[in-house]
Amino acid sequence: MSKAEPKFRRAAPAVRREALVEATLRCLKKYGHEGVSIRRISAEAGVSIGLINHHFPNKSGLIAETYESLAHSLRESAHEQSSGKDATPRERLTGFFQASFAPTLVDPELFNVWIVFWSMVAHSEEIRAVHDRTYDDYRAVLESLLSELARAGDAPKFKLKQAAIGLSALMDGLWVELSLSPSTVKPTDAIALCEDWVSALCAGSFPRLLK
Amino acid sequence: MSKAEPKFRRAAPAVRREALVEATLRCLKKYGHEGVSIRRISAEAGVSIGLINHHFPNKSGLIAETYESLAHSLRESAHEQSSGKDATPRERLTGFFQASFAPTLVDPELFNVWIVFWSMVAHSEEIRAVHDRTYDDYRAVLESLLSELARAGDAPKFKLKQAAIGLSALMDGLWVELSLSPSTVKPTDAIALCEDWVSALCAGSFPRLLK
DNA sequence: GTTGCTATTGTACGACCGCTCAATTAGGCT
DNA sequence: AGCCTAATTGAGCGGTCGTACAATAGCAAC
Repeated sequence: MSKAEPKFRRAAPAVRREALVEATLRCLKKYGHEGVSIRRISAEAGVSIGLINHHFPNKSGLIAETYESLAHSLRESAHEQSSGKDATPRERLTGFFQASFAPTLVDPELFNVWIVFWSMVAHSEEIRAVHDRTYDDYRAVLESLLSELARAGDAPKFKLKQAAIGLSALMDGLWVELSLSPSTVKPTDAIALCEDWVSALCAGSFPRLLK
Repeated sequence: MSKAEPKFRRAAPAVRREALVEATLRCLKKYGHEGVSIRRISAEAGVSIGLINHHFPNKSGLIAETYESLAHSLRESAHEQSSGKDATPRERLTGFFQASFAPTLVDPELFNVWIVFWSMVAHSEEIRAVHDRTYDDYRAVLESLLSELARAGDAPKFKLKQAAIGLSALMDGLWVELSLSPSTVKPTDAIALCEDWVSALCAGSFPRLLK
């Protein structure tokens, strides 16, 4: 007999943690709420039941880190699509809309993941903290894009924060409808509605948003 | 000894079913996902564990009926706020917005209930059916309000269905943000953003929505 | 080759889950 | 007053859950 395969391989904590986070994400996509169990995630990651509680304080800790990780990577991907070097502010917004409603992001599986996070905001302090930070960052990206628009003189002066709230709400709502009723709402509709919203902003047609 | 108190009271099936639906709603509000268990709902309703499966085929049947019931009562209350007899179409919409963002409806507890429903759409056929019907009805109310606007000559001709999708997305998104980040977004902001959206529609400032 | 550290395993525990079903009993009807 | 229907009960079944923890073993340092 040659030397046997080791029963398991050790990994640096950081590496293992990331692997567990990725397994958690896959489980959330596949099963939604029902899939978020220590047993399922361990199986998905190919490790034993006990390992999760070695690397994370408890289940919500793992979920919170997964939330953070997903939010970060989504923000990255949408942000880089809206940062063409020699693009006008308007074009950047268009890039942002197209990235946000691309098939990879309107994936209904991804919606179910988000729903799990949202449902935990009210009941877990850690998740709420991640949500608050994440949402602030998201709105900051929008504020930045919209402020360029104003600075370039494409739009009359408007209340920046309110506008960002409105646009992010419109996008969120469209994303929800796309995910829940894909047969009624199409990504191109969503993009058109966002573009129109920006057009109206540029035209100064939102009276309560002007200042 | 005088005659003993009966151990339980019988009720007509319809009455009992409604009581169970109401207990389910209370549990959903209090505990969200974690609270939706046969045991908790029975306790909340003051009946035994077995009774739910006597009146409902299974757990999702009960949840689906709760969804239907809540959606119906919300639609009723928002609809009656927007049907002033001698109100202009614009005033009806204002009433609709104010009713939709009144404190009773932006209650974070109510959001958690809705989140549970949404999370089940992907995994339960019955829930999906209720969702589809409910969402169609909701959009139909908006379409009706918007079409009055066009008929009254307050707005140029526009794609009715697309407009309803856009407005409902904006309202949904604002409702989500109000529920998840109540410190950042206020009901008055939400109402103002909806009013502005209608203003822009009337001004013909949504180019892709015109026809 | 041996040692030491610790990542990893897997059993065990107590709790709760949805659902079934035989036994019980409330309450209207005759 | 007695009967009958069916609303109601609650123990029980086979599962899954999160977490604790003692035992194991990979692997780097010496």
